Amino acid sequence: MEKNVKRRNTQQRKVILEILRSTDIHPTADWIYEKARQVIPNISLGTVYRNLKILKDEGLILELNDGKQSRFDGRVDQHFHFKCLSCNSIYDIDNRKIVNIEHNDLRKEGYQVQSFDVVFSGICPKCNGNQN
Amino acid sequence: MEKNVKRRNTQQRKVILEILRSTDIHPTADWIYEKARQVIPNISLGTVYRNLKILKDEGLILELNDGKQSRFDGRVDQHFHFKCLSCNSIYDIDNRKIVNIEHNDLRKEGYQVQSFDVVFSGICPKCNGNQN
DNA sequence: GTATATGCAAACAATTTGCACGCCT
DNA sequence: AGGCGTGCAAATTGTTTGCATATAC
Repeated sequence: MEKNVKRRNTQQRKVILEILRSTDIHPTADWIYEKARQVIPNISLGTVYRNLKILKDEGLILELNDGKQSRFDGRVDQHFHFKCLSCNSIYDIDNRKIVNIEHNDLRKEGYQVQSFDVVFSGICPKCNGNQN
Repeated sequence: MEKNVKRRNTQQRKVILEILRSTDIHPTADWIYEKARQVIPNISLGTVYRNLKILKDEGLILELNDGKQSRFDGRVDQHFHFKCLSCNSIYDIDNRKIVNIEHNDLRKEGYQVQSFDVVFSGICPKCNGNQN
């Protein structure tokens, strides 16, 4: 993928970004593809992948790793994630008070920290209630 | 993969675990395969994958997501990771003081936290020094 | 007009799986 | 002896890519 190219604001890219910003389920490329087809019936999966990569490069979305699949996040402000080991849902965790990270020590050791993510694993409220 | 089966302690499984415990580079399945072949020349890649899954299920190793590939970690005590965006190395981050996570609030909201990982991204000391 | 983006299908790479045989316990 | 584990190769899955055409600017 070329850098420093003049990007066009295509229908496809706009729709994909809208879809991502309208959900908090951290969908896969395939889920986004199905949603996008409801708006642009002949959009291709390849186009979805290409645009997700571009949007990520532009810092408009995040890519999360979930086993072998990627999942995408339309929120790019600082927040964390909770992964349910039972239903595999990913939840956003907003409460900043939960996490306090002081990475001055890392900088002193020569690490240049650009970002960080905290991923909690366990059982989500829904599955917990269902005794799953 | 069957649960509750009586596991055998095979040469292959022992060697794979030894390899993982002897390095801190968080290798891929393929790297482990090449190392294992030096000990068991006719070991197969499928066997490496199968054993990595078993070892993970038994809680003896961790699986880390690195884009589309998995990488494995022979350390299972609490520690964090730093991913270099330049050379793609993953480093262990030990200093507990850097991270302070208080997830009582999550428990109150119904989340049952079993574990968590913190992944820092940025430039590692080596790449930093090399101006990469 | 021109270069970027698209749809399509084929290619790719990482991982998984079916099967017959091998080897722990 | 019995069943879990293995090697091998084929299958599967998620993602990427080449190419001719379409479209944003």
